[in-house]
Amino acid sequence: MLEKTYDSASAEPRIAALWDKAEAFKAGAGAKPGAEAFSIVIPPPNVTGSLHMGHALNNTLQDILARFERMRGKDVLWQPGMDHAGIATQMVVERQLSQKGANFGRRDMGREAFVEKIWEWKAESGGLIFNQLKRLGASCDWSREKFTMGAHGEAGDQMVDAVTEVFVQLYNEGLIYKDKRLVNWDTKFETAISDLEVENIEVDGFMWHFKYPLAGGESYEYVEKDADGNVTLRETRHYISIATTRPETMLGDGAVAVHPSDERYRPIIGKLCEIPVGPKEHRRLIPIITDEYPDKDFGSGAVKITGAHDANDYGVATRNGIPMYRLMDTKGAMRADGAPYAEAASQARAFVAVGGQPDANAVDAVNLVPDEYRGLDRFEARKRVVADIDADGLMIMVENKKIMQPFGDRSGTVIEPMLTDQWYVNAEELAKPAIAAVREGRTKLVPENWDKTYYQWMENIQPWCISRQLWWGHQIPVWYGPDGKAFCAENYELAIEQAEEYYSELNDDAALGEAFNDSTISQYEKITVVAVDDAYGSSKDQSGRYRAKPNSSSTMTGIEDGGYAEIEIDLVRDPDVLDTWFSSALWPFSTLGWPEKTPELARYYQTDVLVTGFDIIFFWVARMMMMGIHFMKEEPFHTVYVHALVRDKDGQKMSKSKGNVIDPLDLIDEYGADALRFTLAIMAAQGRDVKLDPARIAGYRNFGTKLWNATRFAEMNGMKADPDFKPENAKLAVNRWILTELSRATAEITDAITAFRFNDAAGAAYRFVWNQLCDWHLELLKPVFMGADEAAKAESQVVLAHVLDETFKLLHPFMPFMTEELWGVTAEKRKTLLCHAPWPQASFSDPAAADDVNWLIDTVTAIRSIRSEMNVPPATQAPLYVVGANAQTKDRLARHETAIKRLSRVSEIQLSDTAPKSSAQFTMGEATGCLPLGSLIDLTAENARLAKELARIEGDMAKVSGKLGNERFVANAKPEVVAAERARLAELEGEKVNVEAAKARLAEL
RNA sequence: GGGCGUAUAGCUCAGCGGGAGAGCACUGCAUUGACAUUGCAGGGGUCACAAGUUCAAUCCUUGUUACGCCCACCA
Repeated sequence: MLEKTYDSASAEPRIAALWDKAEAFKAGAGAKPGAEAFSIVIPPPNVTGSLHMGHALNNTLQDILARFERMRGKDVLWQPGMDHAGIATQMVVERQLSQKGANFGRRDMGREAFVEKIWEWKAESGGLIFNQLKRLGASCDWSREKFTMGAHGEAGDQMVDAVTEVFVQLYNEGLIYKDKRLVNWDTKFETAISDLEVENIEVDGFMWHFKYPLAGGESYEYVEKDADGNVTLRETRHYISIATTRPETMLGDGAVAVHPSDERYRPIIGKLCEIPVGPKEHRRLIPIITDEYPDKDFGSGAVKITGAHDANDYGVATRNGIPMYRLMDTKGAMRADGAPYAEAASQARAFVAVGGQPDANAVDAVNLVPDEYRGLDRFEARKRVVADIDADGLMIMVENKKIMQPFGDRSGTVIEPMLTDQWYVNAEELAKPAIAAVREGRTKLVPENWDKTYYQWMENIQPWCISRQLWWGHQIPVWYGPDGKAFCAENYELAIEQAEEYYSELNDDAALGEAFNDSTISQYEKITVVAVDDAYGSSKDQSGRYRAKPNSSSTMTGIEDGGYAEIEIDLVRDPDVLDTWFSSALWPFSTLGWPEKTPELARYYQTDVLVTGFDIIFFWVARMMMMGIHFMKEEPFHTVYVHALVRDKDGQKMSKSKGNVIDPLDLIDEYGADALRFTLAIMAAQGRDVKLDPARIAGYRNFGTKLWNATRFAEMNGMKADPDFKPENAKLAVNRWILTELSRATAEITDAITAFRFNDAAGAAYRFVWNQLCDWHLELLKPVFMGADEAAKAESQVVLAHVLDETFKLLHPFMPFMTEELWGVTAEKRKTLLCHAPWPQASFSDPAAADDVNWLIDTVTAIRSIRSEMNVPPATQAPLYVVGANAQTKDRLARHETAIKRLSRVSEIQLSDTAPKSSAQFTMGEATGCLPLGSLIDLTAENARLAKELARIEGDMAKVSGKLGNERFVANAKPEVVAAERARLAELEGEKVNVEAAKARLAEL
């Protein structure tokens, strides 16, 4: 016998162990021979992560699909795994190390030791989330767990091979390349990040207006006109007015630009002006140029151009050959290295004098930062610059201004646009087939309104910056020769081969000389300074020079012609690692064994559905589409189901800072995993965020208890599973009715899950169990079980067992633990676990039985309603008189007599020609039911009740007959609609007659 | 600036071209037998506003208002 309530805390671990032992979720477990494959890859949680509400929703939905398809007999693979999450993980481990003391920074440790520490940490505490997912009931094939960084220490690890293979192939195809561009630089983590990792947030800022004096004290006539061409200002100026929100970048200005049609500045175009910062004797002069970029109507119409620190300026500088000066170091402090200030100034003069191109190599080598600003943090420098200019009297004004400021999504620091060398993927090229795949329906987004978002982003996609100056990640498989020449290969040996081939073919003496110089040692050191500087995390050796550790060396022979009998080539590996999302992009095929041609790859790729939140559509979904199509020649998934965010009950995004985070594990502890899952499923309506109120979870926990107790009731009444049971063989109307309802619910749930309408599926299950099975079927069976009809009793015991079994199955995807538990305890010897039981078929329907029982339900409800409104004490029994019953009603009354008596507390049922005195009356189809309540009846109340009823009927009739009286309605509406309205009118008329008769009878009393 | 979305009961939300729904909350009644994590009954809505399409609009179209999100962005 079942306990009175279900104890999730003790049952869940037991059930989980059962599944574990049976290896119930291994790919293909429980599948029929020759079954169709069904595969899902999990969005790999961060190795640092712990289960949050988003994971709970995401994995609940995946698990519903996995369990559903498994029960439908498919060969299901739900592929689990974790993401190494470059920045996030490195950050966590660094933070932990820093708590140990000052000497535990990653730099103190060195790269190798630090990375080893991360692996150690991963082994100890990483992957916590897997246990949490198991607590949620996730039916992944845990034996296939993958990690985007592969297994530590294994040479030739396949997950690493996949990344290398992809990089090398894309490199050879020209789709990966190195470029010097403006990148988003995170000054906290000292790495480049991609556009997607930047959040633009509006903040309060200032816009300063400064005077840039014309060189040599020159002046011009400044004329400002209004829209009609009337002069509104005319004065002689010695300066040009420049507005900026970032004064500290003035030090790196390369020019001032105005729009070519801007007449105000025509006299001074091509002249020089002075940047009003730095030692007076050394102020740098920059040219005034024209470009389409400046907006005449914004500010003064003149823009300072700082190509190395602003994305728009970068474009202007590139177009016009303006030099770009990188002002800051990797931490965002003003550079403290480089050439003296005067040298930069003269270089700038030279540039202008010859009207020539900037010397690209000189760009980084020159330091334009005057002594007083060196080493200052950029924001400190800003204050100083402003103060200095103000002190010189060159500040015109300062305005308060809302500015959009870029922040790193992980670091929270202000992102600095920085001119650096990075690796890029040509995303534009890869996006083309990925766009076509969705446009041509090979991959469907659900709900489909995400299509537009996808297209919009994909069609405007920018080069994807994939290199990161971190230590935790896949190191880029590129090695540099002594002259900086890049060799991209699967490993060092292959890179060396490439290098040998390259250098041996380079038999031009001069070229070779340039590559190696006379002394390979000195050249090597020189090159490593360029390739590996402090920013990239190499360690300084004791002599203070920068050194990189060569992986190994190779001796090359055979180029004696060049005069070098033997040259030693040391290749230095690119120290950067790849963006985390690079390896995640390969997830649908790397987890299946690619680049090997494994059977799993053949069987489970293309995956069926990806379940994910909209927040990673760009980060992840789009990239998987690109990589999957490029390398597998087939889209990675048939369907992408995009779910919403989980918010708190007030619609706020959950965040630690707001303190409104709900921990799913707490909810599982309190209510059980099933309750949480069911709540998430029933609230997961497409296209709307899930606002989670713990009160709802309690409600759905109660739902589980309801089912539990329904089973308990069945147990008490001798439920009996009959393997040969067929719904068609049931005789009792109540049984045929519940079997019909079961079938209807089965169809509804099946259709809804298939269409990813999880809320509809859960809702249908809820209504079936609570409102049909418990509220009515069990209540209607009570008289049967208490009665003397042994055949009816026996049938009901079998039907009940069957209905419950099917219900367990229908609910299993949503509430796997409790249903598995109930399945296990309700029969002596189950051949299979519930999770491998066949999904119910919706094959039975008996409309006549449905009508019959629905009539009974209506009758009971009507009587209860009257009793309640008349305040009849529950203990009081009253007889029921039925007036004007036809043959069918008489039959029904006879068959359901016991049920009616019991459920509506009626003492006896009598057919009658007239209504007895002092009775409340209600409609029973063509007949009228009368409850002679004698002194209990409140004539006034009953009269009012009937009047209200009549008003409702008449109101409805007016509406319906209005419609039917409208010729155009009859002519234009669909025939079945017209017919339905006619039938409804007839029904209402019948009711009206009954109610009027009842009123009349009441009046006679 | 571009795109997406939302507005239905006190709250959280389904629904959607032909009779306004659920859960929670609220009110009344019920406590020996599946279940108080319960049962029965009930109150509560100009379906944001306006115009249009239609025989018919909560639903479709357009506009307005309010709120939310994503992308881009003027120094």
